[in-house]
Amino acid sequence: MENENKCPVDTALKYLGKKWIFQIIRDLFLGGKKFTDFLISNPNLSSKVLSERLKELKINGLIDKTVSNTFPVLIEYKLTPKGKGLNKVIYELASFAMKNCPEYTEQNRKRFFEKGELKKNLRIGSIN
Amino acid sequence: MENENKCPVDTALKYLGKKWIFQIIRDLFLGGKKFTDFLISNPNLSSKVLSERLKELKINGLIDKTVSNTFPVLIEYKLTPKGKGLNKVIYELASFAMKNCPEYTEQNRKRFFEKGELKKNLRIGSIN
DNA sequence: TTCTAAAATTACCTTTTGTAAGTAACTATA
DNA sequence: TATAGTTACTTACAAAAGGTAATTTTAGAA
Repeated sequence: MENENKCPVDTALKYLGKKWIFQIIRDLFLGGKKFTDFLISNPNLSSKVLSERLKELKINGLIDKTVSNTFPVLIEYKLTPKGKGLNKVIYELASFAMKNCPEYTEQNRKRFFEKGELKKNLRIGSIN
Repeated sequence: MENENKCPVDTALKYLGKKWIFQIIRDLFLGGKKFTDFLISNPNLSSKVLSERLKELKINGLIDKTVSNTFPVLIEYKLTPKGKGLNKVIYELASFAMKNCPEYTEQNRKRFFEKGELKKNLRIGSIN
């Protein structure tokens, strides 16, 4: 129990602090994904790092991996219930950006915070 | 407007994605902090990286820096309103850890989610 | 057996982060 | 005036993490 007295923010970051983790989880909130899906939706993510992250996420119980015996073999990654527990973290990250980052306009903000907008967009909160 | 069509999670991580950023901001939610305060509360954070992060956070408008002409010179870092906009992100990170990470017990969870517990603790959600 | 397609790994290189020592600006004390 | 002390950084160097491109693995198909 060496971490019992640590701030839970530190504990969360122990599992989530590496590069690409949040983007991988964000992608998984839109449904099961295969290896190349992540590479397509994250142009600067390499297969080397993706492979490492998927392994870590599986070990930490945030994702599941299923292998089908089709051709070509389909390997699908999905969030576990524990992984789905990150929905609010992901939403608040998006929300922070929409409210505070110069990349977005008033119009963007309005659309984002309209009810249902979150689910209508393929990527969480994306602006088309 | 090259980022107008990007997912706001990516945009948020553009400003928040580097190591130690969340810990620095978490510390600042407890009030103004000076340089060494961060080093004390984060034992593995080096002055080199801290200096870099504080500079970036200032450039991005998340923190303010004030210099007093006392002895010894006191330099204080504070969250801007924009920086304070991260309160929910930080809370949800802590909440995720308390609910899902093996570091915490049922007793920890109960105390964390009791009303007011968040503010009573010096570090957000810390267990003593 | 050879081909195909997706997943994953490897060797090599670049960037980021860590370590330990040093500098700058200023005051207090001798 | 000299020296030691305090805080906030900065620097040179080493280690770790991440990026790139090519290669290998896997498993069914032809």
